[in-house]
Amino acid sequence: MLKSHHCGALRRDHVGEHVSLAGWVHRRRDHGNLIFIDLRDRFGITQLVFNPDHSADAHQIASQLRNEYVIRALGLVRARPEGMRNADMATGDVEVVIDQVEILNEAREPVFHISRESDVDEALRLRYRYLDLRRPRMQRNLVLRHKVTRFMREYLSERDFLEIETPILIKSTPEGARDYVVPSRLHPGKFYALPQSPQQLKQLLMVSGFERYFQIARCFRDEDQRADRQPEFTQLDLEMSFVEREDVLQLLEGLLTELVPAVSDKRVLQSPFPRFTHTEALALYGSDKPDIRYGMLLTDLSDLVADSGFRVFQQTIEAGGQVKAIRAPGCADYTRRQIEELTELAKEHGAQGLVTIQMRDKGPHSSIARFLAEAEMTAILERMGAETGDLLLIVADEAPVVAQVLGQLRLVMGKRLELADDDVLAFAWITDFPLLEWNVDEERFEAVHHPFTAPFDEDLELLESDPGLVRAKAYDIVANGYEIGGGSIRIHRREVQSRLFAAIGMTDEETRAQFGHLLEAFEYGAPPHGGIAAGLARLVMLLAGEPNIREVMAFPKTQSAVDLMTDAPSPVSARQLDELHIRIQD
RNA sequence: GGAGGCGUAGUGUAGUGGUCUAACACGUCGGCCUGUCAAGCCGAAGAUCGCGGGUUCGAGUCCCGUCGCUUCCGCCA
Repeated sequence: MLKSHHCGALRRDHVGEHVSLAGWVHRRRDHGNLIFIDLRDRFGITQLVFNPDHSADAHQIASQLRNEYVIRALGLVRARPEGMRNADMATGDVEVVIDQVEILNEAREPVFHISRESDVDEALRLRYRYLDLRRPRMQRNLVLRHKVTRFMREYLSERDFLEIETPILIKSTPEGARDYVVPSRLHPGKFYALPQSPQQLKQLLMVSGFERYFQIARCFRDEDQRADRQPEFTQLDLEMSFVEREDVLQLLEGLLTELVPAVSDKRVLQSPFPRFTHTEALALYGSDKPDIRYGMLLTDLSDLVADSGFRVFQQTIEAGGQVKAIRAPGCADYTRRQIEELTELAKEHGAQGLVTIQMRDKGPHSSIARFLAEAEMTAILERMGAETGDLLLIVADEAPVVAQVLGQLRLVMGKRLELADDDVLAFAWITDFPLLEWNVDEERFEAVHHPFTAPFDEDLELLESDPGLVRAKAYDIVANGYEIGGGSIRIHRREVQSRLFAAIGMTDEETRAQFGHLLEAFEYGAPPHGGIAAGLARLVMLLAGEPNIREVMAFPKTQSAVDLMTDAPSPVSARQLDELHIRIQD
């Protein structure tokens, strides 16, 4: 080893020891004669002192040191003089007087500050990611990520789970996201796909009798990016045999409840986690991934305004729609312009308009006040619990539009009013999703979750008669408004699986070609099984308090799925294309 | 595919039609400096204002296009 200690190690106890340290020059303070170097490695920073009276040679070399040079230094640990200790540094009680120093490697001037937590253009950070990763933020986040995966591995291993790797080159399937495909050299015109998740493989492992499987699994989906979505991402993927929904929920709930305090300063809002059916979540929060750190729930006013003098309300309800509202405390003084902005937002999300009631000192103020009977207004205010200073936002439309619009307005107002506690992780389960939904474009039903999800036993008969009403044994785990994971109890009987494929309009021939291996496996004694997959980076992002997933990934891609550091994707040679039997069309 | 935001020395910003011959901080380079820790003081270098076109007597500033990054919608079984 080139170092006897790391740069975060030395304390008062080490005074008098001769040590060797190695790392990067974090900062230098050159007084001409006396030179101080803050030496950094992964573990911390230690102050080196170069005094020409102590070692003229070392001092001479030190005067040539620049930021980010890699050096090794040997010297004596000394207590810092009284009054010169640095309480902000872990090693601030001591310093190392250097008698010998060696430059292991010089460094060009970094393109941005390593030693300052200043914001830097993200494209530049990604272009020079190896430098960005030296900075405290990324070091901290990747250490956290390691702690999370380590905790998961230990927690699951202790509970008889086996970590089993599944292939990255697999068969493309038609359902779901767009596949990343890989051409085959040995089989002209044929392609592998990268897994969107190891879904079928882990189910086959259950057929194999492993009973409890998990994997920190890399997944790939060729869809457009978001702050919480990358083209390749990591899931904690797990599957269990001979279980019911409750077993899976309790396992993951236990894992997360213990994980959070073990790796972070965050607090779990509530455990056991609250549960909402899909219908309840949409009704209360206007979202299937609600942020339950604060209230501002959607309140139904439909019954109060069914005969309203405001014809829009009346007509909406006659047509089977809803009138619902949220209450934003302290926003009664919004200007016409601010109200206009909210209205625009509502329209962007599909609303025809937005009705507001401003609870001013003189009384409620609303553009539709003159259409409402006094009793009607009173009833609305009472149900909303409206107080002076509040702003009520009311939307009238079909139920899905109301949920979408008020759900978004709730998020916007919650953010403005800073209602969410940043130190809290508010997990919740969303259950009882519909199994199938009608795809208007393709004029067929398709799986909401995936086609291996088991229907409710009591809904089985509806699979042929009224597929849209079948409920699924599926569940999502959400936290702070993000979908952290999802899973289900699977279909394990061939007959049910065939009926499901029929319900989503797949012919026997298609079924055999795409999923024959799975259906066949089910004929050899498949146990009842189910599982869940959780997005690792989304979870770490929340634990780290970061605004996007890239901050917890070592080498993320841009929104356009480009790696700015390596410049992938890039062209390949004509020879490579030839071998792969591929011709590029312009 | 669509909508919004951003793009000015190495980095972060200021500059909203006229001494902008582009400013400030940090960084860099040089000088001075034996107790600093965002060291200090003095000095210097460093910018075709993302790129292309247009309007104008005059464009970093206004308009159009384009590229890059980003947020959102669509998409994400």
